[in-house]
Amino acid sequence: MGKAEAKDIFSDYVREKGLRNTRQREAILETFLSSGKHITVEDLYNSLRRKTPGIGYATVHRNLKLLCESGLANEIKVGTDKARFEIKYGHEHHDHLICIRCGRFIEVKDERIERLQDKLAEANDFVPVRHNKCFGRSRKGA
Amino acid sequence: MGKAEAKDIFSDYVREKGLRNTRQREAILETFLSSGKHITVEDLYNSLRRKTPGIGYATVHRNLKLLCESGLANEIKVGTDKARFEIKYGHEHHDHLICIRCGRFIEVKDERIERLQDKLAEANDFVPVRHNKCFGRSRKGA
DNA sequence: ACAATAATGATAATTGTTATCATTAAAACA
DNA sequence: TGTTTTAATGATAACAATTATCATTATTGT
Repeated sequence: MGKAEAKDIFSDYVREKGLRNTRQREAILETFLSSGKHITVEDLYNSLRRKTPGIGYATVHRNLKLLCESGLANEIKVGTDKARFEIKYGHEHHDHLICIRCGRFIEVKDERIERLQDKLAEANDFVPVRHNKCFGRSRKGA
Repeated sequence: MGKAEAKDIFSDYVREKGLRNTRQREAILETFLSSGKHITVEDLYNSLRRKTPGIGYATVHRNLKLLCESGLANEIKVGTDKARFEIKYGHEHHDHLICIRCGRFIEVKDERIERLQDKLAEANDFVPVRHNKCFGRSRKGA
């Protein structure tokens, strides 16, 4: 699953930016890679406290941002809800369908939509960077 | 431009919900209809204070929400930025392209994308409700 | 080992949104 | 028209998520 590669990439990224590799950073990436999809800062913070007592919320938050910056992670913002983070390394681009009632949160991908979106952006003098989720009501909803 | 119709619709909506038509509500809708696209609560609040001194921020906020509920307005959330509101009445559905650098904010529409998104949602047992903006870097950017 | 300085962790500040509540004022009715 | 009922208002407090601050700790290069 490429955990070691991900760690190397992050470690290199940190070093090349003139930053430092710390045990907290390592623990954060390790636990993040082992976690489920779409985790919040709080989720990760709680998981980490077991293995890395004394770790601070701000540190977890800061390093999730840094992971995004490095390209290994991805931040998902849904309305005013808490930010969620997902692993990007080794996962190809996808969108999300989110139920506004029960929270069901699934990954979807449609190449035709992707292509059309890119074209639409370019036709309007935009360089596409990212696009957001779709909301709906799930028929499977809780 | 249908300002009168919009006012009637809102007035009826308020009455039918057992709520009351107030001069603040009227002023809020009037000013909202005269405002530019994608206005924030703060923008509208500032515009209103000139014509309706003493009006409260909470009142503006509450009534923008109510306007959304009535179907006349639409809330646009971009990340953790302030919520923006746009007139829905007399405007057909569209998406937005938003520059993550300069904030350029334009409306776009592509029927093919719309159709494909609806199909994708339905194929995954979702009833589509709304979908979000696309982010990019504008080549026209400031 | 030492010096330089980035990272950490605790906490405060910030920001946008929403809730609270005493007061005001619509709407219905006598 | 005056009275009653109760929703709306406006000021402010509460809230929640994120980000900034800063003294202390720890990593990296010498």
